[in-house]
Amino acid sequence: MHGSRKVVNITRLRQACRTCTLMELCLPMGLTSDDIQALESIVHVKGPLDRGAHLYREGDAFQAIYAVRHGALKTYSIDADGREHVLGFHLPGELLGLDAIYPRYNRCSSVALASSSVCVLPFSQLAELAQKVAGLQATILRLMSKDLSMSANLATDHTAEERLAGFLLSLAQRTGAGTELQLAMPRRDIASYLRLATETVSRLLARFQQEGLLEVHRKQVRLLDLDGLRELGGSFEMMDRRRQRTGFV
Amino acid sequence: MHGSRKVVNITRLRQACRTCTLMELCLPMGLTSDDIQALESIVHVKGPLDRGAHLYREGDAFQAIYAVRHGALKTYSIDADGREHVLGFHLPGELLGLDAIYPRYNRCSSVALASSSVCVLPFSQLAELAQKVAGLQATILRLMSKDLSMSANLATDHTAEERLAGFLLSLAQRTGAGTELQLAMPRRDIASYLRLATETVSRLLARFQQEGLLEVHRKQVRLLDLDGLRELGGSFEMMDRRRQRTGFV
DNA sequence: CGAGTACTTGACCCAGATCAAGCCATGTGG
DNA sequence: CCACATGGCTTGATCTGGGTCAAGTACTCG
Repeated sequence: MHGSRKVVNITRLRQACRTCTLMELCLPMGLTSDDIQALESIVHVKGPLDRGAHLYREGDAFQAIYAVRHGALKTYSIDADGREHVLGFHLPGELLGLDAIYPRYNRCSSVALASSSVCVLPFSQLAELAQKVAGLQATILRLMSKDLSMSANLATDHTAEERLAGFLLSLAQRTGAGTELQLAMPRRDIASYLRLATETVSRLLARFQQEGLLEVHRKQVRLLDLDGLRELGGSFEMMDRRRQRTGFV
Repeated sequence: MHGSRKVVNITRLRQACRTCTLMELCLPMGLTSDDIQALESIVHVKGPLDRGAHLYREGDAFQAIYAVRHGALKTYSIDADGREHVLGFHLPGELLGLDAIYPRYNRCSSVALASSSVCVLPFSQLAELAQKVAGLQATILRLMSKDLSMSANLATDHTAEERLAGFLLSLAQRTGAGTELQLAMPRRDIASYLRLATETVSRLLARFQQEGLLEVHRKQVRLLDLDGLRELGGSFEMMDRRRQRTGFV
């Protein structure tokens, strides 16, 4: 290792990088600028992906994990009866493809919900780099652990009301756009993700609105009563109130 | 690095280690014997834990992850209404505590379902060692990825029948005891894990027996018609037909 | 052998699914 | 610029898988 060992502040670096193609959004925090350069050398941008374009498909050999730069993607799988199950939504700053490490091929497909771009992180090179850079290894482990908690949380038993309220709060947190949400996904996908019928999502949104918890018009949602929603979605809400991006963004 | 670089075969090593206290069960595969010694130096055994004894509790500071040596444990959390949700069962050779890496404290509790012992893997030392030993880093990443897939799978939408059939198949696979299962957990825990009522589990087991799919008497289950069960539990069944232990065991 | 706990079985009920119209935004071709 | 098609969304009516409640039954462990 040579050169600067100064640890880079994430927001400052993002500002400084406004001009560079690769790292404008995809940068790990807590790394030295040397390390970041090394990371930059293995990463490349893919996109823009049009709405409906696939990033990868079920069965593809596992090559890379991805960090969303902008837009939104969903991951889904098709079961034996041909029905789609939405497994997750991926917003700017979030990783996807981690579940393919173990089986070495993708167990689900990933498609853009809106025009999107991603950072491609070739896994073998990433793992090699993480071997040298302790902060990078730590970041990857923490992000995988986070996904693990979120997934376990979703797997637990809650009412439709709790799941939807929790989902909206989680979205608000993850987009960081305050109480003004622009849903990237159709009702059908929200329903599938939450294990509900489309109609139930629709009805619950109508009811939440009637109860003054939020205002909804198509994909526009304004959360009016966060505490009220928390009371409903309480245990379903995500763990970190304070904002915490992946570090790859 | 000095000394032997020979990669150790897991079964041979387990045989060879019958006598040593620490590594009898907890050994990572694909490592050199040097690396294994390094790992051994940071690991220690905890147990036996009596049935009902806690390994850790919700809120405990995150210190270590654990590999089950023998017995069985469950992880669970208590929701806002005081109800227990079983998050997972952990059999010999499996890891637990991975979900605590991100928040740095345990988000769930872990309790022994039967007399059990575990390997304690202090996380900071483990991470440090994984920094030096590529095979160890790779193993950890793969195991976390595996948990991610399993959890995502459980989170999807299936009937009670599908979930129970899948669960039984998954248990049979994980215990590696063929078609003869000895359930370590009470019905109530199976039900909670699968998001069902205890009565539903009981009724379904009765029905499966009636249909000739299995024989059940209390905690003894003998799977009679694996293909029939697979047909029911199909997409819910775990990914790896062929046996694949953690590598820590 | 008695008390407690786990399990089973039956009767009933309800949250949310399914079925069935209609509605509303966007795009498309005339 | 307007019909009108298309697909997403809403709303109502009805149905049902699995939950809940209520007894029993059978292990298990002092």
